[in-house]
Amino acid sequence: MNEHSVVQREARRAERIQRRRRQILDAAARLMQRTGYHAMSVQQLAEAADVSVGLIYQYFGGKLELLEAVIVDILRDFEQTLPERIQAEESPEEQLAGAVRAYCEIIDAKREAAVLAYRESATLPPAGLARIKELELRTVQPIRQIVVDGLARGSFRAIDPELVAHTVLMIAHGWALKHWNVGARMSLDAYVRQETSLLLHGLAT
Amino acid sequence: MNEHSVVQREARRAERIQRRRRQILDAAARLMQRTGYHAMSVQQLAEAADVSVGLIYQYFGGKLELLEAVIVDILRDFEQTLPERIQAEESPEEQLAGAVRAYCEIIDAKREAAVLAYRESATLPPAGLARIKELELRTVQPIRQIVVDGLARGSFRAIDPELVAHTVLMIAHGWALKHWNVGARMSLDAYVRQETSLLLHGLAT
Amino acid sequence: MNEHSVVQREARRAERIQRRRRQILDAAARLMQRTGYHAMSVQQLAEAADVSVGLIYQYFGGKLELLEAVIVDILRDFEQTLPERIQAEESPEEQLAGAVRAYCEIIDAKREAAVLAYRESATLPPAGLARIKELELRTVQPIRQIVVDGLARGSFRAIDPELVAHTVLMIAHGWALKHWNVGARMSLDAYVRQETSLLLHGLAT
Amino acid sequence: MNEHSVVQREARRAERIQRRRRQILDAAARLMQRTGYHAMSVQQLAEAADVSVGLIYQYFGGKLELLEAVIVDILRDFEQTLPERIQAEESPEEQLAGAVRAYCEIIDAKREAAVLAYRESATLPPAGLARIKELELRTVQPIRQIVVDGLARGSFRAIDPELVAHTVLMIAHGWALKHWNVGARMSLDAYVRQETSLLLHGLAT
DNA sequence: GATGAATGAGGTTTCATTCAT
DNA sequence: GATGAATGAAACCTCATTCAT
Repeated sequence: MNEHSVVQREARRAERIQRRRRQILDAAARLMQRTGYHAMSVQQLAEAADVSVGLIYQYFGGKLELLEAVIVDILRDFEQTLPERIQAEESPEEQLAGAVRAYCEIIDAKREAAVLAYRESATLPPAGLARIKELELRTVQPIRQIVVDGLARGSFRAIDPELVAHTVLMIAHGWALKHWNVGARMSLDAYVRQETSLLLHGLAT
Repeated sequence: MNEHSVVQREARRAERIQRRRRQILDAAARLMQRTGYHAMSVQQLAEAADVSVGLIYQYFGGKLELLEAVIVDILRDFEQTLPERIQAEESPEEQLAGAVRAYCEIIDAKREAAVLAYRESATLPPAGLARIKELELRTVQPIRQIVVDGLARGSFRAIDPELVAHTVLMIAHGWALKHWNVGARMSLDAYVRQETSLLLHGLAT
Repeated sequence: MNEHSVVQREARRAERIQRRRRQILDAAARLMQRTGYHAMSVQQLAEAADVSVGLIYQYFGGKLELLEAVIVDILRDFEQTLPERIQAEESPEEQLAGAVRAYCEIIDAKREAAVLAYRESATLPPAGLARIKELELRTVQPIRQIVVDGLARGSFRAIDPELVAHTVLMIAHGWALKHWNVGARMSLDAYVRQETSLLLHGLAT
Repeated sequence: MNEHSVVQREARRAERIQRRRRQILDAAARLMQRTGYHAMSVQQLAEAADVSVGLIYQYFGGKLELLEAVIVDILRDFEQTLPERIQAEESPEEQLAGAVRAYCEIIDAKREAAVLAYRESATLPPAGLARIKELELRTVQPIRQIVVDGLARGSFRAIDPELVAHTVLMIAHGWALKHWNVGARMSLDAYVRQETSLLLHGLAT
């Protein structure tokens, strides 16, 4: 038995599994964003993903597990993209302003996905919901850290960093959740500038 | 035929219809808040409301119409309760602080209902969704007005009143949407005080 | 409110439920006997019973529950018919001979049903299986009693009545289980006469 | 081309085929006895037999053919083991007693298998069922022969040998079919002794 | 010779809605 | 005005079988 080829075959297998999961996951996200979790039938998904119904059940335990995978996929993307856009060398104010902009832009790029996470999280079983919450907490950690650092350097007046992190979260999510209203009244840039101004003035010593 | 009694009979009929609708609506709101729209079956609702399945269809056109009625009922309550708690004689700052507190307290009292409106609005057909949006816009009008007045009186620095109204809305809704996090870290009073402080500093000239 | 009519309505309701259950049960027994439990689809059953699929689920919890009901129905019939045919005034030998004949004739009349109970009992969940076993034990009690009485009166030589009851059971069931063989070689009457002769000689003092 | 090696290769091939069939058959028998034919999936079987799903279809035509092979395997074992334990030099009574004991012990050693044959035979297509029946007839031939010989030697009173063979069969099968009852009340030895006593007294001149 | 990914028909079950009473 | 038995379309999911590798 050739050990090299076994390793190689395993690698190919893992890669094929990833490709299939991605294929299904992307179609599922698309459908769910358009019509919601309940309105998407597995039959429909199979057609949209161009696979058979049975195959979906080989890669995911069931429809609910699929929902969880979709939401986790979305939130993981947010969690990974946000830190990349925070620059260490800047002042706390600049960092916070940058984080608000980054978060809003990230959300704006996947508005429907962000809204989906809101709509359907409650559909998940407790274990899945817990994972989602954990993921969201991790996502806003960098923002919380900026505030903690800013407080230490005396850049901000005394305030609970947790609350600021929550507020920034709601600024970003608010853009997605109320896009039908604010999105119709102003550009993303205007939104970010004004919310940032409000927040930084609010935090100023 | 006695005209008086006809009127009287009509009144009684209208009242009975109202009572029945209320009976069904309350049970529906309770069930939907607990399990979501899709997980609630009409059979279940009939049992919870202590009426027959058929009767539900005499008072509501179908399950979707029932969902709309529930959400409208919730939002109408918000819309009507908020203005009652804004005092005309106060300063704009005091008015805004009061409005934030009032809105948060109102939402807190019906947290599950507020979350339901988020979860299930997208399930509605476009016409229903439009009514919901219109209702929410009306709800935040008083807040927008406070800002407009405050700007006129020079109490606040130049800022889009619409954006402030949106921000206050997200402060209140954020308490419900992220209650699993902020609700676990602080009291409603602490939340309101800190968010108000942040907002008023942010608006201060 | 008329109490009389309420009672009457309840009675009619109970009667209608019984009729429906019977209608479904009979069709299910027919199909299962022909093709077995697994080969019978609920769709098929609905057609055979001339009801909708949904209605089956209003009267029975599921397909398995239906299987249990069918088997219980069969065994209950055996349990109730057998005692009717045992005459108290006869001698123990005559009673036993009569019981063997009666049991074989009862089984012969519902051979397919008896075989079904064998085939599909193991498909039942433990609780259902336990009920089936209990029912069968009750069925052979009269036979065991005949032996106990015969022993007391010195009609039979010393032998475990339980074993005799089991043996009689296997004589009767054997007619159904191996009907493809014994049924092809002899009449029911010949079978009963010979098995009875063998048994009574075996028990003789 | 070397003829010797061709023969040798053929032999090795046949042996490998036998080994594979056995490997699959044993796993199938185990699974079917535990859960029944329908509850066993081919995927499950592949895992239990430690082969791929595809291989099963190279050695057996399908799931039904596999069932037939399992049952035939069981019955063939009975058919072959029983004659080995009948001693020619004994008296007909001793031979019959020995045969009852042998049959019961053989069945007892593979009780689950014996029950499986009952449960699932009807699942087979007519051709398979016929083979099963033929096999069972062959199995009880030795017993029938003992009775024929005993009748010729005047050891037994006039009785249909076919019926006696059937009765012995039911004694042995009865131990497996009703093991939940008789197995709980007495040992195999006690069962055999009593049934034998009953039978021999019944046959005595 | 052996694998296991892929298929899709067919299974059981639920539930919004209707309508005769 | 009120009931709830009845319907049946449509959902999710399983699994025997195939076939490219």
